[in-house]
Parts: sequence; structure tokens; C-alpha cells
Amino acid sequence: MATHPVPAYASSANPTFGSGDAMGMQSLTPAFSPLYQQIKGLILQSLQSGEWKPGETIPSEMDLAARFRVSQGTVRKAIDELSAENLVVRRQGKGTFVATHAEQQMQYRFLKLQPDNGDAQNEGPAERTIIDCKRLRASAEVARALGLRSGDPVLQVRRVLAFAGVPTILEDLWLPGTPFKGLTAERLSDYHGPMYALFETEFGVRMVRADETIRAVNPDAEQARLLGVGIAVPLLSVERVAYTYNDTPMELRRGLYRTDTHHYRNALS
Amino acid sequence: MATHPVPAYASSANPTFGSGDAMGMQSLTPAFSPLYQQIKGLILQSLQSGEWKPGETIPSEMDLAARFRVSQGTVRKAIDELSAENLVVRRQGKGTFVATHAEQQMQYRFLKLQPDNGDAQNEGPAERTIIDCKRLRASAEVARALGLRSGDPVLQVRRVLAFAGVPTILEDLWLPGTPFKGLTAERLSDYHGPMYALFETEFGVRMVRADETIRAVNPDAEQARLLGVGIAVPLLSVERVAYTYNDTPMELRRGLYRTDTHHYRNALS
DNA sequence: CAGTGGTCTAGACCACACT
DNA sequence: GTGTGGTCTAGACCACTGC
Repeated sequence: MATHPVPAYASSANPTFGSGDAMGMQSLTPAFSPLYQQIKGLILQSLQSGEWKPGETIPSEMDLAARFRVSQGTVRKAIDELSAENLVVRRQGKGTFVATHAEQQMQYRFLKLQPDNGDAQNEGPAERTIIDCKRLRASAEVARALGLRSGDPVLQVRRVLAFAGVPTILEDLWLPGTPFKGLTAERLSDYHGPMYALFETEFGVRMVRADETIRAVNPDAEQARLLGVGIAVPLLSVERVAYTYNDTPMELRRGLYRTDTHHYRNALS
Repeated sequence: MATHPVPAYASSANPTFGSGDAMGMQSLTPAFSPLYQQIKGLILQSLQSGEWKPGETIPSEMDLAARFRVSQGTVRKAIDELSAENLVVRRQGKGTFVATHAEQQMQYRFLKLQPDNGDAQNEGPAERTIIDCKRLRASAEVARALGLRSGDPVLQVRRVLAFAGVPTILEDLWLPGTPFKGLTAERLSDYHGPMYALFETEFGVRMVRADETIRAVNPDAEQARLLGVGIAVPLLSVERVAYTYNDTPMELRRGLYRTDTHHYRNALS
């Protein structure tokens, strides 16, 4: 029957849900957290464990309410937050879906560089060129960013993105070796679509949020060559750490952006 | 008695609120929008009109529910969104407050530049120096950004922010002349606190959101001099348009940020 | 048509702050 | 204690999707 986990206090002996029963038990919990937060945590676990995969629907609110023995409203509030965090997408009349980077809508969610004239949609897809892809040992710096130890195996990728034939972005990526075991330059080159979508389907790694550190820099000789600019041209240095569920860092990415035809866009609120 | 505006369909002749009454009337509305959105709009109007000023409390959820003749839950959902947009701040047990840039917490909400070591809080306040403050006619570019016509009066301010004695930010600001009529260099220099807080208290202009366009550039001779760097040093160019309520642009700000000791931080989600 | 998410209500009780 | 926001429930009905 109900083999699903259920919040601690809700699973104790009181099947009745007359007004205030659940609330009454909350005060017994030492480390108090609202019921809907606990439900959110349970749903998060299921997302994490892959019970529902990116693009699939999760059970309906009523089903989840029955599973967790809470009201639909409580499940709703839990899903509201997951939806606000872009972990899940609601579609009226259809259901709630596990968010994925494969959807057109979410293609460039983490890329804030836009062409100066017109929006990113009209620009056409970026032309991607893998420059390099090799396994090596994590430097202290890379290890710290990825939560590894120095010397742990990592994968390093260098690539260039061009728009309308103009190389615009030079990126170096570091990925933890273990989760990305089978990744090769060939695999990357052959795949047409967002890199994060490939990570989802091939390696079960879904990027959920990221932090970026931005600076203005000059390129070194090789960087300048790859981007086709002089070494005196100022470029945007964008260092990104991307996280999966549980705030686990899974990618370090250092990008150099040309800002003569594009700009980094940020909305503050 | 109730002299307050009330949503159109809720004010029509049905004082009973048995299950579904209000909903039944929604379908009669051609341009349908949920009740709580309409309530949100009404609260927004009151914020905009200055019925409740920054830092003050707004009426309790129960009071607003009574005023608008809806349930507390509906008011709650409206305020939830206003809170998510940082227009309002909830404090359990105390009330809901109109957000203000004067609070310590919100001091640097729009300034994403952080010291490389340690966080912005430990850095101490920026040392501000007003370089220039003059009235002039809007150029085409400034007029477009501020939603004015070329030649309309605008106020231009140039200032430098230094941290620990090191000039780090050079900013040029353009403000529409009419709303900021009494603003002078003296007023700016004498005021100790966030500039946006001064705008609130002195001019009733509250900045609600902003868009930033970021590029890497080299400074011109004067900019380099004011920041104490060479003209070959790459700097972050941050162009910000800040908006009040109703998406009305009220400030154009062009900042040059040094990124040798600081960095621009951005969280993606 | 049934099923899904979305809105609305009413009422209870909890956690917190002030008095 | 009183009043505020915060949580939870139960039940109704609306809007949308697809069978």
C-alpha cells in the first residue's frame, strides 16, 4: 500500500484531519519546519533520486496529497516554491513537469549574453567548436570550486561559440570526472542542443542554479587568437559555478565574452 | 463608510460570500484576471499614490480583506506577490511594511559589486565624492532611456565611490529634471545614506527594479584619472536604468567598476 | 467528459511581537 | 492578552487539456 515516506509527525497515529490536528503536532517537533517545507523536501528527494525524470510529469497534487497524507493546499504550496525555483514547471490542465534544459524556453537560461541589436531568439543558434577535451587532475583552485580534493580526476573542455561566424565566447569548463565518466570531445561535438541538456540525458546531472563572478580583463595571446581579437581588447570574464540538487557544485566554467557586439544583461529586482 | 475602491465585480450586488459567489462572477468579466491580481493592483495604486509611505506599515490583512470585501486568503496571495517583488516586507507579529532603501538590509540591493575578500557588509561604507552636479538638456540617448523628449531638462551627477581609500566606482547619473527639482550637489554631499533613500524621503521617488547592461571597456583619460588607473586597464561598464512603480524609468546610471579588488556577483536560478 | 492545475472562501490554530 | 503574519484544512468552483 502506502510505501512512500511521510512526514514524521503526520505518520504518527492520528488519521483524522479535523481542524488543527497536524498543526498541533508541529509544536512537538524540536527543529520546527512547516509541513509544506517537509513536503517540498520529500518531493525534492524524489526529483534527486530520479523517480521522475526531466520532462516527465510528477504525480498530480491530489495524488501527492494522498501519498503524504496532507491536504492539497499544502502540497500546492510546496510545489509553488519548487516552481518558483525553476525545478518544476506547472501547466494548467496538463500537469506539473520536471524542468529540463532541453526545452526551447529554457535553452539559454544561464547565458545572459545578448546581441546588442535584437534578442537572443532571432540570432540563430551559436556555432560551437570544441577546441580541446581532456582528463586531468584537479588543481587546488578547481578542486575547491567543485568540492573535490586536489588531484581528483576532472574533465576539462575548451570551446568557442560563434554568432554569425564571429567568435564571441571562449569557454573553459571543468567537470568532476566520476559523474561524467563517458564524456568525450566527439560526444560533445556530435550533440546538437544545449550542453546542459546533454548532461541531463546522458549523465543524469541536472543543473539547477549557478553563481557568476564577473570581471573585466585582457586576454592572453592564445585567448585573443581564438576569439580573433587583439590582446588589448577588454573582455568580460565570467566565472560560473553551476550546482545540481543539494547545492552540489558540478561544473566550473570560465568564459571570456566579447562585448563589442553583445552585452551581458541583468535584471535587478 | 467604505469609500475605498473595490474590484468591479465584487462591488456588484451580492453581499453573500457563500462558496463560489465571487468566482461565479469572474466568468462574467471579459478581460478576466484573478481577484487577487485585482487586489494586488489596488494595493499597488495605494503604494504609488503615497497612501502608505516607505517604512510605514500597510493595513493588516484582515483590514484589507474588509476594505476590498474579499477573504483574507485572497489579500494574502496579493501581498505574497508584492512581497516577492520586494515592494513590501512582511514581519511576523508586527505587520507588513512598505519596502524602503533606507533599511540596512536593503542598502545595496542594486549594487552587485563585492570585495574579493570578505563580504560587502564588513567593508565599511563607501566614501562618496560628488565630482559634478548640473542641469542640462537631455541628449537623444538619455531622453530615450528616461522616456523623455530630447532637450527636456535633466540633472546630471558624477561621483566617485572609494573603498578603504581606493577609488573603485565612477558613476554618471541622469535624472529627469521635473521630479528631482530641488536636488543639488550640496544636498547630495550632505546626505549620509543610500542615494535611493534620499530619493524616497526628499522626492517621493522609490526605485523598484532596474535593468543593467554590462560590458568590458577601457576608460578615457579623465575617467582613468578619477579612478586612479591607467587607460589600458579594463573596467566593467555597468549601465543601469532604474524604474519606479508602473515601469516608469527614473534614472539612467553609467558606472565604471574596477575589478582588480572587487567583482560583480550574480546569482542565476 | 474526466482530470489537471488555478482561484476563492471560511475557519481553526500556531509563532511572534508588543504591551 | 491582543493583534499580526504564517500554516493547515476542507470544500467549492473555474479554466484548460485531451480523450
